Amino acid sequence: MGISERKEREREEVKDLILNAAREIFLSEGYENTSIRKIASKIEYSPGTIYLHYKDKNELLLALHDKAFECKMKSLFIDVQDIADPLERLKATGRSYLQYGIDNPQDYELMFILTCTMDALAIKEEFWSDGAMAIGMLKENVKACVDAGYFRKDIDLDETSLLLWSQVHGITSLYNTERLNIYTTEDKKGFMFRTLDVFFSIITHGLA
Amino acid sequence: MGISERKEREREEVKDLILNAAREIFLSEGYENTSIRKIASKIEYSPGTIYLHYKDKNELLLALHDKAFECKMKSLFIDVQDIADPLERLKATGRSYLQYGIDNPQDYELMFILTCTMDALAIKEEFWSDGAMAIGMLKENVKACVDAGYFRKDIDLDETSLLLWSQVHGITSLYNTERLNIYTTEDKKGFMFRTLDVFFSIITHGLA
DNA sequence: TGCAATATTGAACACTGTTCAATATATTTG
DNA sequence: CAAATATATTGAACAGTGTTCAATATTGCA
Repeated sequence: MGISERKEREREEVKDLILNAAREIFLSEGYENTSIRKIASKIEYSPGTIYLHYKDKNELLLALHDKAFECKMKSLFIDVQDIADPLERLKATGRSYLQYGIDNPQDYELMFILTCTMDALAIKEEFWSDGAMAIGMLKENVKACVDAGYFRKDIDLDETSLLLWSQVHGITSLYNTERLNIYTTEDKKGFMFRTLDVFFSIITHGLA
Repeated sequence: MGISERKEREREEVKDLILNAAREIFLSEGYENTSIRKIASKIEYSPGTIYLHYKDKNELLLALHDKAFECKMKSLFIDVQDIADPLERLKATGRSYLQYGIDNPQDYELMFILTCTMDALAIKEEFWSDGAMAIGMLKENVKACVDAGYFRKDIDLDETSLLLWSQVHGITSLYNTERLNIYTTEDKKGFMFRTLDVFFSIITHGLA
């Protein structure tokens, strides 16, 4: 039964074709300007065809979200695993997160800001496993900092991970949504990284 | 010339009528579902009428943003001015900000997440004065903490204000965009406020 | 070749923001 | 008061949106 296998492969190819076209438009034109009709015309298919592979637009955006996470996970948590010192590894992860967020604002929006992705997950009754995995790795890193004596033994892993995550997310999202323009600093990016360093300096003093 | 004054007043009344209808729909149905036609039909006017008072939808949303800020400024920064101790005042402001953000997610989105408001400001070549004022007050509070000996004298006011702002903004926005669902904690709100308290405890140790 | 299964289409539906000539109302002038 | 002017308001039209579904085209198998 090689035919049904080929059919399945062809289906998957079209699905990928849609996803890649969607990603191109999404990255160059942003969330608001990514329409089903634009995607369809880019790959020379009818708009209806997209609905044969994705239930609705949110599910397609969730697929883009997954792809973004796939890339990010690799470049973010995997690459810094080489750093032996847990505190330095934690700092490197934070800086990497911020850098990724400001370099890829559209992807970042999909991963951590837009709710359409969470809506798509809720309808499928699925868990936000990508986010959970990222936070899981962060918590492991915090735990390693505790074990190495950098942080107190009685800190709460959940609270501490949220503290770290929300700090870098806060800086990243305020920058991406143009809220930092009220600061007169010429070099906004340098300003953000310096602020992040202030944060790192206070957690070593405060949590030690 | 009482007639032109009355005309001006009537114009302002219609403009307010539009704004209030827009606010009602915006608060109950959210950003995505607030359409010009819905607003128009609610006040029994034609869609075209709205464009006689607001250049486009972004300008109308900016007006909603302004209204939200007006209310927030009062309830947030003014109310806590009674607290004499600058550090306690700072903590109260942070908790108040978080509470406001989770109680008024739509308004919060308009004020600190959506870019349509910043776009509207950019076109009018205006500054984000509401944001600048809020941060100005935050910086004054930080300065008072320095003067009172809570924080070191050599800290940077810009960096420290961003540190504080992005921390509370990070927690607020992650909650509002449903990203905190990966934490198994039953009481999410308590979890956020506890995390904020961890932050306050580390800044007093670290910045002192 | 004929029949069944699958794939694809594109028109249709109910929306969206925005514009603008036509119309209605109100004010001023002769 | 009537005519002319100025202002206010309309609603159809335009180009777009997500989504559905009967009709059509393509493919696989007997």
